[in-house]
Amino acid sequence: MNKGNYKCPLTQALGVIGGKWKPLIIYQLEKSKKRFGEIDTNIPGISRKVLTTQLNELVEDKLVERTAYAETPPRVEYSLTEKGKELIPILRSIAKWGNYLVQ
Amino acid sequence: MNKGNYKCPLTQALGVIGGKWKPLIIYQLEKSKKRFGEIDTNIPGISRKVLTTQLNELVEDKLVERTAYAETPPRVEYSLTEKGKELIPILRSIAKWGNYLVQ
DNA sequence: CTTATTAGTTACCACAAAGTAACAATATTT
DNA sequence: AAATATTGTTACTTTGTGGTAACTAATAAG
Repeated sequence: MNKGNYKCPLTQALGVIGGKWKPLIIYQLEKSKKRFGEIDTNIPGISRKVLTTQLNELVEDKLVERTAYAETPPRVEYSLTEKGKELIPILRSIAKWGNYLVQ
Repeated sequence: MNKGNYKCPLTQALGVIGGKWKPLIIYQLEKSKKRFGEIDTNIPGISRKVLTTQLNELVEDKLVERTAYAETPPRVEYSLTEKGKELIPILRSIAKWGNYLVQ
C-alpha cells in the first residue's frame, strides 16, 4: 500500500521546495534572472545567510542556476533551470488552492 | 513586487501540507476513510504521537474530518474534506514532477 | 479480577532549520 | 589611505519539528 516512504517522489519533491523561503525565491526568478541583492531586497524578512543557503540548495538540486561575474564588487545572477521553470505552474496551482487560507 | 510574505497563499499552503508525513497521510485517505490504527500501520516509520499531531493539524486546517464513535475500544475514522480532496490532483502533479528525484 | 484492545496523551530528548550580528575579500572611488 | 559596494562566511543562539517510551481511559472478554 505504501510506495516506499523515504523514496516517495512526493516527499522528495516537498523536501526540495519546502524550505521556508524557497517558493518565494523561485517566484522571484519566474520572470527573469536576478542578482543576489535584488532577491534579498525583494523578499523582506529573509536574512542573507538563509538566502545564501537556500539558493545553494536550489542550485544543488538543479532548480536554479548561478552565474558569477569576476567583477568588483562581485555580481552574481540567479535564474531558473528548465526543471525549475516546470515548477511554476505547479506552484501557481498550490497558491490558487491556498488562497482561501489567506486573511 | 512582493505580494506580502507572511500572507502569501503559497507559503500558507505549503505550511498546511508541509508536515513530514502529511502528504502520505492525505494519500492514505484518498480512496476511503480510514481508522487511526489503519493509517498507523499503513505508514511504516511514523509514531502514534506524530500521527496524532499531524492528523489534528489537518483536521484544524479542515483538510481532514474526524469522526469518533462512542464504542469500547474506541473507533475513530478520518476522511478527506472537499478542500482536502482538491489537493489530490495537486499532490499528484508534485509527485509527477518529483519523480526524477527518486533513485 | 486480570487481560486485551484502541486511540490517544505526557514528559522528555535530539536534531535540523532559521535568526542575529560581526567579519571577509577585492577593486573602485574619494 | 580610508570608505564604499556586493556577495558572501562564521560563530553562536533560538525555535521548530520529530522521535521514544511510558502511561491512560473505558469496556468487553476470559
